[in-house]
Formats: sequence, structure tokens, C-alpha cells
Amino acid sequence: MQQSTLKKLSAVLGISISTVSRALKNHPDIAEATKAKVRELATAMEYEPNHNAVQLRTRKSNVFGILVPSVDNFFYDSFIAAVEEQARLQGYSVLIMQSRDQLDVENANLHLFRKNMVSGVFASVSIETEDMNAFQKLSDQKIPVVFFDRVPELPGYHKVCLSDAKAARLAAELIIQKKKKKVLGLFGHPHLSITRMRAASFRETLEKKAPVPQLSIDYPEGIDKSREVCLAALRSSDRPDVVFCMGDMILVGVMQAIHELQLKVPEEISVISISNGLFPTMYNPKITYVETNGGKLGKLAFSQMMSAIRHEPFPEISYLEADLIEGGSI
Amino acid sequence: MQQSTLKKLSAVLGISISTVSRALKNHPDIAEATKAKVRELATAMEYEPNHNAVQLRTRKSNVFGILVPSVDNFFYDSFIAAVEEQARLQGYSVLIMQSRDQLDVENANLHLFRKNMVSGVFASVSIETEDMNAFQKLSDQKIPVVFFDRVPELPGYHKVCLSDAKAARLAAELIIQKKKKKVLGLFGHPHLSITRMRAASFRETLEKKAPVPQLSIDYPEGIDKSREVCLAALRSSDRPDVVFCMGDMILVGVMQAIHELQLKVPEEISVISISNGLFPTMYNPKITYVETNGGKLGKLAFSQMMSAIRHEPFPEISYLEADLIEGGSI
DNA sequence: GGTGCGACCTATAACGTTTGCGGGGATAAC
DNA sequence: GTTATCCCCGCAAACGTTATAGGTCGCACC
Repeated sequence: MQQSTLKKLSAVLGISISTVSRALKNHPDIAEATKAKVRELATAMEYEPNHNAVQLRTRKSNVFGILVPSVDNFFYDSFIAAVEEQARLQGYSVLIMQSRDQLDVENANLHLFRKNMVSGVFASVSIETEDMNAFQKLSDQKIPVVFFDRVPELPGYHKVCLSDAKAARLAAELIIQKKKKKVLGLFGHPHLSITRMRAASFRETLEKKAPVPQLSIDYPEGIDKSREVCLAALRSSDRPDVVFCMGDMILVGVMQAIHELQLKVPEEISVISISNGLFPTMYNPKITYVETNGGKLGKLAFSQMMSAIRHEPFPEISYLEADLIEGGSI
Repeated sequence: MQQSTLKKLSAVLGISISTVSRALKNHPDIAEATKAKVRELATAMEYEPNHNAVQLRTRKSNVFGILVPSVDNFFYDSFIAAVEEQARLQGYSVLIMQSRDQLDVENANLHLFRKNMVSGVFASVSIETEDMNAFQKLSDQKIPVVFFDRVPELPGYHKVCLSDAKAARLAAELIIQKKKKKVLGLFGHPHLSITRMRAASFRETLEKKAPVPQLSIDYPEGIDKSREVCLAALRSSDRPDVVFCMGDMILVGVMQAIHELQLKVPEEISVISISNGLFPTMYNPKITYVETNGGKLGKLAFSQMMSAIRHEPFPEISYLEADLIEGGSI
């Protein structure tokens, strides 16, 4: 047995295709009696409208695109999971693409989104992204775009962000409060606004409020690089007494370095991180961190998207609050 | 400017739509000169065939469905990432759905796959899955299904698996070799074949080869449950001298328990795990584990899928080798 | 000058929907 | 009995492709 179609339903009932179509859409032109009959048969024959035909006809797809640098990452995962769930509840599907932080892949993906006529796009831009042309094309086609996490710094785009400045500030303030003297701050790729905002806020807080802030900052990439940078710092003559990690992967590298040197946390070295939640709880003692919750961000982004689709007004930027979760690492 | 279509191209060139269509497909009926002109204009006007129209016409979609219990999980992530990448290289897209281990959601998702006329489905079944009817429906529609990780135990389905038996055996053998006396084995949901195979092989290896195997087995679910179970065992009068963890989440729970009791690894308690790779390296000392690589499994699954699509013969089950990665935890 | 053939192109009918418009029949109004 | 008014419903044309089944032309052949 093949898919059942409007045509087949209409043949069985002896009424026209258009009547069947309208009946299923609860069109006022159709008599209640016929609607009932149609609906009954439709469920009996397991009728499902053909997506492609509908989209071809109506030129809209009920599919959202999500563009992330990489999908194997706790933060993006929880974001995606949240969006996907919300979307499903509202009858949408989700198309996930990875830019792998390469501009050409990113553009190819955005192109695919256009081709598939997605109803909207959630995007976290790649490291290489310089201009917004590719995204602009989407907007030109009235496809709403909501940026998250890694967002463009220009105005005119909708974005949902962790409050990066606040997250970094919270960490810095705790460092001050704990009277740490020499700080090593490790951040991600300096090209990303998220990095710049966190770094700026972190530095500013320390420099303004701390009595004797000795701060060095680096931008390692990935676990291994973070491990090396941290190892070098910890081996130097006057090693830092606290390390701040901008994200989970950096934290993992830092902890590997600390383990390698068999340093005691927090007695010999303190650690504080920004994280999505799981990793800091894996260490002993648990790492004190500022939480950035991908799932919550996903829900926020989705609600913004729905506002955009319904043409309701909503703020250009929304922030998600940041909370400090105390472990025992500082 | 809207999408350019065959019709527009044909209008500009003054030739018929069908000629344009065939020219772009390199049909032998079309003169080389015309082909050249058409191709030129097509790239100039950025022509892209309309997905929906093509699919409506040809009844195939070039989209693969991936069904996993949950997307925020390192193992599935790397699997998905691998499949997605391969798919993209071959001009396919990927539709990802989460069953959240609920049967109704799983069925709804499979239904969506059918509706979207996916070219194939990769599936890791949910805990609740009892029968294969929903999957059978796909096969009936000639949609190939490749199961991975959590696979049905019945014959007649294509599946790619980690060699679960071997992975568990490797761990058990190391335990024997290290002359451990009292073993605590922690496994996942007993309803899943992956769990049963690992547990059976683990138990069998220990019982057959070990001189004095004292083995207790439990099936905790999630981090917290694992932590509790492990905590209870470690507090008992004759505590185990080694804990085996079937997966990453169990490992995290176990390590939390060990940290809580401030036990020294491996002096006071040994740990060994099956893992996708990252987590065991986060501890100090690093955890010894048998590697199960989601990325490799993804590639394997994809190649099986392509064979199925091309109607090439391929084995019903393929296994991915398991390797022991030594840490210092046993 | 038919006939046949190859090379090239077009017309047309689908695929399954949605939708503007028009029409038939019944009832009410005059 | 004619006209207006509703309420239902059907016709047919799209949406952008692909595929089948023709054309049309020029040229060679006996």
C-alpha cells in the first residue's frame, strides 16, 4: 500500500479533491457533515499531506535550520536538543548543519537552508566569518535568523546571548574576593565576540577592583593547547595561584596539566570556569563555575524565533542570566 | 529577486523547459552547443533545482533520518557528526530526531521520516522499543534502515555494532590479569541488547577464567543513580577492589562516589570503563578504558547505508573493533 | 521522390497540494 | 414566477520538476 492522497480520499468519497482539502483544513465553506466524513476516512486511511507538494505549493517548509560550528559539543548539544524539542511540539522539524568553523562550509550550509526554504535559521557563526552577506541573503528572503552564542557584533540582527560580560565578571569578582594574587585567564578564539566580551569584562573587573592584580591572558585552542599553555605557566618560577577557563574544553586541558604536576586544588592552585554544567562536577573537588545553560538558551532562542515568524515585536538582543555554582576549587 | 527556475532559464534562452532540464542533466539528446549555453546561463542566474519539486516528481528525497535516544551524549554526537559529514560530501542532508527513550515519540519520529520520504534511516532504538513494526513499515516502503549501537536482537535487520562482547571481555580479562578479587560491574538499562551482551560477556569471562571471582552486578540509570549504587557498595564491609563501568555516565557517577569517599585510585579502588574517549582522560589518574568510537561507527554505518541504497550486497551485521586504552586506574 | 534514420528539440502529462472563482440548488423575498 | 441570497461544492490553474512520447529537419539511400 502506498501513501494515501487527497485524490484517493476524494475518489472513495465521491467528492472533489478541493472539497476534501478544504474539509481537512476546516474551511467554512464546507458543510459539517462532509467534514466529519472526510476526517473519518482520512484517519482511517492514515492520510498525511505530502510535505513536498505542500511546500511546493505554499512555498514554506515548517523546517528550521540550525547552524553550529560543531555538533559534538555539550553546549551546542543541549541547545539543539532544546530547540528540537520545542520545534517538534509546534509541528516543526529541524535541519542541523555544522560549519566546522570553515567559511565555505558555512556558506554552503546557508545555501542549503535557502534551497530547502527553511522557515527560520538559528546560527552560531564560525570563527572565520567576517561579513554577514550570506546571512543577509536569508533576511532578504524574509527568512528570520536568530543568532546565539557566537553572534555578530553589528546591530540589526536578532540575537540571544549568555550575558558574557556578567559571567566573566562574576568569576573575576570571586577571584578578587578570594584574594588571589596572580591570575591566569584562558580564553577561546579571539576572533569571536563571545571571547572578546568575556575577556574584556574579566580584565576590566580585575583591573578596576582588585588591589594587586597580576593578570596574564592567553587564547589556547582545544584541549591539548590549553594543557600546554597551562603547563608552561604552572612550571614558571612565580606560578599563578588561580586559573580562569572560558569554557569546558579549556578546563579539561587545564585540569590535565594540573594532574600532570600533581598540584592540589585549591590549596596549590585554584580553578574557576565558565561551563555548561557537567564537566566541573566530574573533578574532585568539584570546580566552581559560572553556568551557561545551552538548553535554556535554546528555549529562549526558540521563543524569539516564533515571535519573528509571527511578526511580533521583540528585543533585538536578549540575555540569559548567569549563575555562579560553587564547587571547592577556589 | 526570487529563485530562478527552469522556466525562467528557458524563457531567456528561447528554448523549451524540457531542453533546459535535459541540458543540465547532460542528456545525450541535447547538442553540446546548447548544453554549454544553458550551463552558462544557469550558473550566471544561480539556478538551483527546487528540492520540493524534484522530490515531488521523483519521490525520493536525498535526506537521511537519524534516530537516537538523545542528542546530548558524546557517543551519539560523534556518530551523528560523522554521518552528517559523509552525507554532506555525497550531497545528502540529515534529519535528526530524538526518541528520548519514549516509544510514542520514537514512533512519531519514524512517521515523520516516512512523511518526509527519507532515503534511509539510521536508528538506535529506545529503551521502550518492544517490537519492530514501526521499523518494518519503513522497510516495506523500501526505505533502508541501518541500526547502530542499540540494535534489535532479531535477525533480518542491518546493524553495525561495537563488538560489545569483545569490549566487555577485554575489560574482564584485564581485571583478571590484575588479580582483582571483588568486582562491581555497573551496566545500563537491562532492556537493551547492548547491555545484555556486555553484561553476559563480562560475567562469562570472569566466571570462566578467574580463580576466585566475586562478582556483583547492578543496573543503575544515570549519573546520580550510579553514584548512589557505587557509594553503597564502597561503604560496605568488604568493598569491591575494582569497579567496571559500562558507559561514560556511569563512570561519572562512580567517580563522584569515589571522590566523595576520598578513595585513592588505583590503590584503594580500581576503575575500568567502556567509553567514547574523552571522559576517562579527565581524571587523575586517567581511567583505563575500552574505546568505543562513535565517529568510526558512524562512518561504518554510512558505508553500509550507501551499499543498501545501491542495492549492493553487504553483511547483515558489522562489528567495529574494540581497543583497550591504558590509563592508570587499575 | 519516397523512405528511413539520426540528431535535436518540444509538447504534454504527471507528482500532490492549495485556492480563486464560478456555478448549482435551495430557500426566502418581492 | 422571477430575482436575490446563501451555502456548498467543483473546476482548473498554478508550484517546479521529470519523463514519455512525439515532432521536425536535413541528409543519404536505392
